[in-house]
Amino acid sequence: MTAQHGTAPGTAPGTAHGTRRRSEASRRAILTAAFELVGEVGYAKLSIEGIAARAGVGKQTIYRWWPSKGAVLFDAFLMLSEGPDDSPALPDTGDLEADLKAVLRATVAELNDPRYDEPMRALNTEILHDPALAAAYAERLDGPMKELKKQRLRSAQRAGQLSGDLDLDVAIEMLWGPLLNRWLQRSGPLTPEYADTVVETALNGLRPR
Amino acid sequence: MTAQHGTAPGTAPGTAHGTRRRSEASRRAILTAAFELVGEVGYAKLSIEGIAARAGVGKQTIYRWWPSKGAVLFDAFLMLSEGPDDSPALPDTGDLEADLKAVLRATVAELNDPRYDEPMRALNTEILHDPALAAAYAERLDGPMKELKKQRLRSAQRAGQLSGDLDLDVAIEMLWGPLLNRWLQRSGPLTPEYADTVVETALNGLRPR
DNA sequence: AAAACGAGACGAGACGATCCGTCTTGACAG
DNA sequence: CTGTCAAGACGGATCGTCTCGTCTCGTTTT
Repeated sequence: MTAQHGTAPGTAPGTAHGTRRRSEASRRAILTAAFELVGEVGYAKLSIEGIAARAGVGKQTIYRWWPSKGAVLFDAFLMLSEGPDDSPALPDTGDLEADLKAVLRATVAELNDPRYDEPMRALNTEILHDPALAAAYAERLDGPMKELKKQRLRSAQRAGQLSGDLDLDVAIEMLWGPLLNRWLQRSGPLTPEYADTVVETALNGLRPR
Repeated sequence: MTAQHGTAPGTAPGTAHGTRRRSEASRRAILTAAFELVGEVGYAKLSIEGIAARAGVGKQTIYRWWPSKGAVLFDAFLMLSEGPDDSPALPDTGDLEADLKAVLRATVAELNDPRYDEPMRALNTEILHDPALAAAYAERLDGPMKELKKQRLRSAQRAGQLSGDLDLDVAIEMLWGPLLNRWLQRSGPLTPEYADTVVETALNGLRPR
């Protein structure tokens, strides 16, 4: 039931024999309000009180079910990502370089989308300071996406387009790491052309060929 | 002078004709207190009041000279990095791979040092949400280090160990991006071995050779 | 089957605590 | 004089806890 990300299950809310009903309406209202609010007022001014007011909910209803502001934010992302069927496998046309460029350009577009920029920055902030939340993120949000990337790379490996003894985790971080870093630290323009250059450079290596 | 990072210079504190003396002792006490406190209580509980109390300083003295908590933190780092002579150029033994491994391993060690972990996470948090601070960081802290890295890579390029048409900014981000990301998001163990693998993979490229 | 009971969750908001950023005071220094 | 300093009072915002009275239901009793 939701992330909770740090608490032991105990008597999981949903099993006991007595009575207990969790309001699904309130849950959705809270997560929606949290996501919208962080986009409007920014991370620094995001408050539990504000979320409760916007959601038309008592503060206790938030404190009862989530251990921290970060956990609420996390569940809000989880709700979004579970909406549509979003595991349609990465493109695999046989042309690895083109496929990677397409995917990285999509990542760039998403990072540049003002609708997601603030919320994602907020989530990253919480992850930055909460190892438990970081673990939940790695497992529930980043993990599935990473698996898709690995599949595409494995396919390329089978086709002989990638070195056979490649560590796929490292490969993924070499492709996406530069993008993420540029976005987080704003260390340079995050353009589709940059994505292309990263792909080309990563594939060919820094050494002359 | 300090960073100020967003304000126009105006009458820079130090030039006016009347009288004005800024207490250097207070300045150092504030920056030291900020750095120590964030390491002790963490970023979430770091407060201006706490910094002032620890530094034995009035709150107004902080508000007078710094526009935000992030700017204080930034100047604290600036003070540290300006202490010793820390631009001794990167090692250049002629063996690019070994030199890069040594430097990346040093980066890993620094990121893993609990003395710097919390403060650096705090600084990154502020950078994440403050473009002006991000620009100051890029210029004053990251910039000089990046220039050293570029020099080493240029030397390698001259020696024919790196592709001639390489974008050095991209090369640097491909080497350090994975490390930074792993540290920020805690997406995996940050070990010296990982640094080695990144160097090897980046140099050789993902494609088979 | 219908009525009564009881366990929780719910919205609302009062509460003391903390920290915000501003403002005032009186001492001190150029 | 003028501007900085340490100290701290001030009103406002938000924190997390706690207490209300209401509600929704599963269980039990009739």
